[in-house]
Formats: sequence, structure tokens, C-alpha cells
Amino acid sequence: MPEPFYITTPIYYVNDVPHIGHAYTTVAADAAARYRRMMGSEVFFLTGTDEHGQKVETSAAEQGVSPKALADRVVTRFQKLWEVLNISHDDFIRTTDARHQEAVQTLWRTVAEKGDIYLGEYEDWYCTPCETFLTALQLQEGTCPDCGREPEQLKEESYFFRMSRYEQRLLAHLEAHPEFIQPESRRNEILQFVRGGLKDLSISRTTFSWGIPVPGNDRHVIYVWFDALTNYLSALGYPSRTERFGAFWPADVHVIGKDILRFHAVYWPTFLMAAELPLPRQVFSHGWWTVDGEKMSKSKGNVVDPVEMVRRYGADPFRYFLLREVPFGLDGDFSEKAMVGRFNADLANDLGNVFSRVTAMLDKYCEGIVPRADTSGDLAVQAERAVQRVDEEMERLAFHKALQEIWGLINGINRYVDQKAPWALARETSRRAELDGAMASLMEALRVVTLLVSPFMPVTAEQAAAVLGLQEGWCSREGLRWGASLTGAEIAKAKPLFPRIDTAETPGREPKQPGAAAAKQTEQITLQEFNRLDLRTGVIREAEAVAKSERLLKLLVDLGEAGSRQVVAGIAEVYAPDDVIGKTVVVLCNLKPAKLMGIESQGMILAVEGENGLSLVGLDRPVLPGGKIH
RNA sequence: GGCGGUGUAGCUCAGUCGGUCAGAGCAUACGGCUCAUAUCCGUAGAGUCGCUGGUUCGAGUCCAGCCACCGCCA
Repeated sequence: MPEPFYITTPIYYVNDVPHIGHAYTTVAADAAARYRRMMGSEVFFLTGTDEHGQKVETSAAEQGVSPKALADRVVTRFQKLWEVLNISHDDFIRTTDARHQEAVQTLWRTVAEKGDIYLGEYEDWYCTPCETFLTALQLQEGTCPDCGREPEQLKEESYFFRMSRYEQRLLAHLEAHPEFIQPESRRNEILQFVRGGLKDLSISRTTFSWGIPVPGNDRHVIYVWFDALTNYLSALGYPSRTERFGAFWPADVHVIGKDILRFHAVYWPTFLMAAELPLPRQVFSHGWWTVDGEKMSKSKGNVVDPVEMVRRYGADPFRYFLLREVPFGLDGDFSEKAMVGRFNADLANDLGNVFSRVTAMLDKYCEGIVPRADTSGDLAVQAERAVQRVDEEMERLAFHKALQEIWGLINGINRYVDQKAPWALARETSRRAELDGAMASLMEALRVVTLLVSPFMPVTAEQAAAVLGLQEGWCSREGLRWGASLTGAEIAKAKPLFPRIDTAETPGREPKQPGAAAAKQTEQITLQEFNRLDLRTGVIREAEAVAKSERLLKLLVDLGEAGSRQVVAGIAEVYAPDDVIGKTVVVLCNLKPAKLMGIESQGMILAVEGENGLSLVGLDRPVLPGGKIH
């Protein structure tokens, strides 16, 4: 009977543009899920999207579509990303799924019947000039944190969850289960928070309607966390006591980012207590990524697009980087320099090279056939130890340590090659047995490395398995045993798994020096010549992908008095149609019209090739469309 | 303001109960091999272990104060 293992990512807000943080959580959960599958567990790995709420409602209204239609369109951004990153989730839950709505309403009724939901009044503030809602917590001495003015107080009828009632029980649970919240520093924060006392929690809204209705009161919609967190149950079939539910609840681990720790470590367990359901075994909160040492933000324009990183470096190297660079649980810094460093030092020089090295020797000295020989010895001991240690580290989700262990084995393989010097053995026919033993051991070690690396780099592992001629089902717990054998297999010389990246050519690696270098190469022009360009501001009113093209978007650009015109722009790799609608851009209007993919383009949108991909040229203050640029 | 954390080689960081703990990886330098993706293996560091005091036979390792940065809460 395989051991069940249920692991989740958060459900991501569907209206968000996926970035490195989303990729990180999901890649980490995927590596854990794949490892457990290899080890023979029955794994259920869940991810999905949170699709309700005011932001989706508003965005949809602005675009004149229904919220569901908007969600249906943008959910694909996440689904595509998971495909690109080779995420092996078993289910993808959307909060708009009927199964989820039913689960949430049932959970609500269950908790309400217990007397833990009551109708009350929720207070918040609205800053009219800023057009933003503020909670009591956000206020600074009673004023708006943005403009410093006094906001208007609003009162709203709201249902409340009696969270205060579970304060002691939660505290007891936290104290009895130190592993419940990880890492420990986060656990301490939560302990401190709970010790400070739990208030009741507002769990419904009347100010928007895009959500799951409160059972028995359609004026209310169930508010974010009561809705979203329940996804972990609904994907298992709750409220039906399905086989799936029986097998997988409670979850083994919810992998989350530290921004949503409290909701998972406080709200969620108390909801479950109220519903008399068992609590998840662990909530693991990982850190955040900065980019080149700076906080990632839209305004800085340094948001890392995971799709672009995969395009540049490949899914496996990107996954490897995320899990190797930083201890899981701590913050980390992403930079392309570090990415390339890891790629060359770890993947090309170590992992990739050792495959080429050993298979080339096998080809040369053993006609490509793995000799039948004794493989006991030093390398066997090292491999067995690595397998054992990787297991311990994966148990704790210490991905970076697990990878360190694997690389320790790779170093060991390289050392073994040096010690045995097969090229020297091959010159003396009398040492044939010794050569065979060494080569058989080396090949066996490569096989073990292939398995160990597979949860992190599934595509590379498949390639390596193909090189080694491994049979179907190679990725198993049994396969991790030393001596599970390659004997007699005929093996072709491996092509480089990771061709080195020439750092001189790497974009973004060299410090930018636009001034001097660029000026020298650029021919000077007169103002008259510049004035020949009819550059104007335009607002994108419509946008759609051009069929059969990965790069092109067909745009309708509003140029104010100059009317509207159709422009085809090569920006689709970075911008989805929804991203650009409403954006003010700079248009070269007197460019000779041209046809792209059969569609006429009457101008050109200005963009820059930045470090993180293409970026549209924008304006730093709002401007009416049609403004002449000079 | 309250609570907590961090500050160790050029860079990123390990250092469990105080006594070979002054370490690893990257980068750099030198040496070796030639099977391999100019890859690999080995050797090398004049680091006041943030600062100042204290406890101790002995302190990155414990205590106090200070400085800097960060997190949670208010």
C-alpha cells in the first residue's frame, strides 16, 4: 500500500501576471512531488487559481466582459507557465469550478451550524482622492498612508467567523507540533501573533458580487480567505467523502510564500477546527526573490518573467537555479549573472561534463558496452551515502542541501576518474579487469545521479536516461539501489547536456554603458532630420494575438484627433493582449505601412530590449492620445 | 514603540552541547592529468569571526551595552 502524499501550492490570483515568485513556489512543490513519486508514494499535487474578488470584477467591467470570461482567458497564463516549467500537478483547481463552490458553501454551513458565524458590522475607510479602500491597520494616525488626508469611514454589514474561540486550541496545537509551521523563524512569528490574541474575522462582503454567495443570504459574497483556502479540500472532493478525500486529507504540506503565512497558519487551521476536520501536517513558508539586489516591482520594471528565463536558459536550468541558489525558507537574489554562474559551474562543468567524460571513455575503452564487473568499492559507498542524505534533506524540503549532496557525488565521480585514470589502464592489457570495474562503477554512478537529479530536472534526467539506455520505470526507489545495473547495455557517447554559456555574449551580464559606447557608433543627425519622424502618443484600445504567430499582436491604437489606426507589434512574447489594452504608448505614425502575416500595420510601437525582455516605451505622466513628441 | 533575527575570507554563506572552528562553494593564483563541454583533480588565503566590555583555564560559540540591516506586531 503506497504511502499517500498530498502537497499543494497556493492558488494564485488569476488576474496577476505570473512572475518568478509564482514559479518558485510551484517548482519547489513539483520537485518534492516528483521525489515522493520516485520513492513510491501515492502523490496528489495540487495547484490552481483564485478567481473571485473585486479586482477581477473591476478588470472585467473595464474590458466589457464577464468576470468568468476574463478568468477563462487569463488563467491560461498560469497553465502555460506550468507547462513550460514541466510542472507535474495532478489537478488544477479554479475557485470558479462548481466543485469548489459547493465545497465552500458546505464548509460555510458546517461552521455556521456550529454557531461560529454571525452577522455583524465591518468597518473600513475609503480615501476618496486616492480611490482606495483602507483597513484600520493601513491607516497612519487615522490618515491615508498615500496622501495623508483623512479617509471617510464606511460601515458594512458582514458575516464574521468566531476565530477568537479557537485561540487556545490553535496555540496548543502550535506548541505541540513544532514542525507545523516551517521554517522556525516563521513559526515564532505566528506564535507571537496568536499569543497576542485572535479577533473574529470578517468573511463576507456586500460591496462587490463576484464571488460565492453566502448560503441563505445572496446579498453577501464569501470573502477571500474562506473561499480561497477551501480549495485544498474541494480538489479532494469535499464535501463528499470520496476515496481521494479519505486518502489524502489532511495535507502533508502546504507550500506557500511568506506573504500569505498568517492566512495559512492561523485562519486555515481555525476554519478546519470549526469544521472538525484534521489540520494539515505542515505549512512551509519560503522566502522572496529580489532581482539584482532590489525588490521586484512593476514600477521598477524589474519583474522577472519566468517564461523568458526558460526561453533563455531552459526549464531545467531555471528550476535548478531556483532550488539550488537559496536555502528553502530564506530570501534570495536572482540575477542573470548568478544564473549563468550556476549554469556553467554546476550544470555544464560538473553534471554535463561528467556524462560526456564517462560515456566517451566507455565508447573508447569498452566499445560502448558496460562491462560485467564488480562495482563494489569507494564509489558505491559514496553513492549509497548520497542517496541516503538526499532522502533526509528532501524530507525537510531542504532542496539546496539535497542538491549539494548530489553534487558531492558528482565531484566524487570526477575524483574517481582521476584516481583510476582509465586511459592509463587501457594501455596495459593486463589491467583489463581493473578497467572494467572502474567503468562499470562509473556508469552505475551516472545512473544513480540521473535518478537523484530527476525531481529537479525532469527533462535532463530523461535525456540522461536515454543516453544510458534505461528501461521504462527507471525512475523508482528500487533504481536508487547501487547495482540495479546497466551491465551489458550498449551506450552511445553523450552529447553535451548543457553547452557552456559564453559569458561574453550573455545579455545583461556586462555592466551597461549606454553613453560612451553607443554614442560613438551612432551617426549624428540634425533636428530637421529628427523632425521627419511623426512620433505621437497613442492609447491601445484593442489588442488580439495574431494567429499562428508567437510574437505579433494586432493593436488598434487611438491617436486622438489623428484618429485610430491598426498597428501590428512584435511584443506578444512579453505582453498578453489584456496587458496592453489601455496602455499609453509611443507610436511612429509616418512609417511606411507594411503587411505582417498578411495584416496591415500602419505604424510602429516603440519598445526597448531590456534585461528582462522587451519593454514598451511609456510616459511618466498621463497624456492625451495624439500628442506630438518632439 | 514591543518581540525576534542577522552581521564570519573579494562574493554567497556553514559553523550543532564554549576547548584542532577559523571552514565550504564561487572567484583568483599556482601545480597535475589529457578521458571530457579549455572541462576535471590537487595546492594556496595577513578574514581583528559588526563594535565595546564581561563570565571562563579557554568564546564566532555564553552574558550586557552599542552600531548597522531585516522580519513580525503595534
